[in-house]
Amino acid sequence: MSKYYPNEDRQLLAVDCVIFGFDDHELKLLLIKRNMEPGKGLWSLMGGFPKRCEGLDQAAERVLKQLTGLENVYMEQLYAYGEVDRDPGERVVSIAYYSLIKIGDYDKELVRGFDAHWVPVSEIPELVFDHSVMVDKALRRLRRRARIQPIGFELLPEKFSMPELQSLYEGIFQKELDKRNFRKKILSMGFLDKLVEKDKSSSKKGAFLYKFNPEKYQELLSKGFYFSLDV
Amino acid sequence: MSKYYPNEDRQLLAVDCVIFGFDDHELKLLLIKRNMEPGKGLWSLMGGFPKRCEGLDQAAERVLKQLTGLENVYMEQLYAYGEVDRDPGERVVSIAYYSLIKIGDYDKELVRGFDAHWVPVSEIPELVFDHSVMVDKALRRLRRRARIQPIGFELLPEKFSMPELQSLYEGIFQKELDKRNFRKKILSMGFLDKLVEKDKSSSKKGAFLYKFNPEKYQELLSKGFYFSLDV
DNA sequence: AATAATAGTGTATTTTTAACACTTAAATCT
DNA sequence: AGATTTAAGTGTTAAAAATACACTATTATT
Repeated sequence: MSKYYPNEDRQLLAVDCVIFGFDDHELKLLLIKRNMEPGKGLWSLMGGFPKRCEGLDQAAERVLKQLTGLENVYMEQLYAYGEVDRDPGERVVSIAYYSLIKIGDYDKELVRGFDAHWVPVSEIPELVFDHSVMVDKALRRLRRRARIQPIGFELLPEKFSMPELQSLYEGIFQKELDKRNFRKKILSMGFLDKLVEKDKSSSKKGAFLYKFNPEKYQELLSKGFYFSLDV
Repeated sequence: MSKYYPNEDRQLLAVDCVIFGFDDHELKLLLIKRNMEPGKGLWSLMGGFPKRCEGLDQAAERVLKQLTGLENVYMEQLYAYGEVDRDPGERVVSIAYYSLIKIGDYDKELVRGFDAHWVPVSEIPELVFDHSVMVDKALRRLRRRARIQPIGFELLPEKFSMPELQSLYEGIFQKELDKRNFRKKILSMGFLDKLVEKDKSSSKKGAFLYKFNPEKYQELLSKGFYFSLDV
């Protein structure tokens, strides 16, 4: 034991990941069937235990990579859950993270191995421990963030059409938006590059594709610009 | 050790409290001189170690009470800090909280005992470990929260005048506000009760006192009202 | 050539925000 | 008693932002 703090309790830590994706006009969550006791077989968030020599963020990234194969994706710490009895197995303090991934990028093999499934946020089953509370908080955080930061693009392919983008925000905010006002607002911000290509997968006419331009966004930020979508 | 999770590291947990007060037209922070190694004698947030049988919120409340004697005050979890080397004594994951107290309510004896001092946020000294990072995050969180929730009242006495309230928000947002627009906005929300008493401490004319009415606020919330101050 | 399906566009109205200066009340001073 | 000082209190106007709303354009399919 350490020469400082010799008399304090050492406790078990966990990280749990709320993983969001967007597909088929719906916001979805990647859930697994828990493969250990307590709670074996129940729906659960993907989680893990930070090592003594591992930062929390690092642990969360490791856990995300374990399930999806992905690195360097949007990830934010959500909240630390520390009720004494939240895990019936032992007192475990869990630090929850949420991440936004481009659905389609993840490693299908890995996901199958963990018996994981994409579930629309409108149909989330009962989850083990306090994971439902985490999901609820993650959803509310995502909605708040999406109003003030351009994080929607983390959930879309690099190239996306205006109708796709609008549909994403409608999924996040659970609200229909006016397409003229939406286009006007988002394009007036000036960080989207319009491409010459069209996406013809969902209409005969085809919709022009756009790309988020991070340099332009940074440039705007440095000039005092604030992203804001009012829904 | 437990029958579940037998092979995982148990680690040291801490809670640290960013304690805000408002006085003399300034937002202030209650800081202590750390009384143990490592970092003995340095400026620090008040902290403590959650027991195995104690929830995180509970631990934070205990720590706050230890220093201020106060209970049932506004307190919110801020963030979990988990860099491996953040505390040179040992790997410690610290969950930071921030609280808003009515300055003047705290227990002067206790505070003297801990060698604690109220420091204006504009003059915060260098702090031990990553406590400056915590303070910075707390300030930004407070500013964000104060725009969308009526938490300013937690920092004022029960009865306060309009100029006091405005001065508080100016202190939080670090920005001068127009008094006519401020009054109009805040009074139009409809959750303040105007009293017949006046506060004559800062002018000959005296300023009418107001009280925050939580019932009216709840009533408004249930009708779909959203608090919002644009600064 | 007609049809069907989604993409794309502009304007008028309402609401919200921002800017701005004088009057009022009461204690203090002469 | 009257003048002075100090902060409290009050409304209006102009600008900007948000909202509501309906038709045309493109192209694959029949």
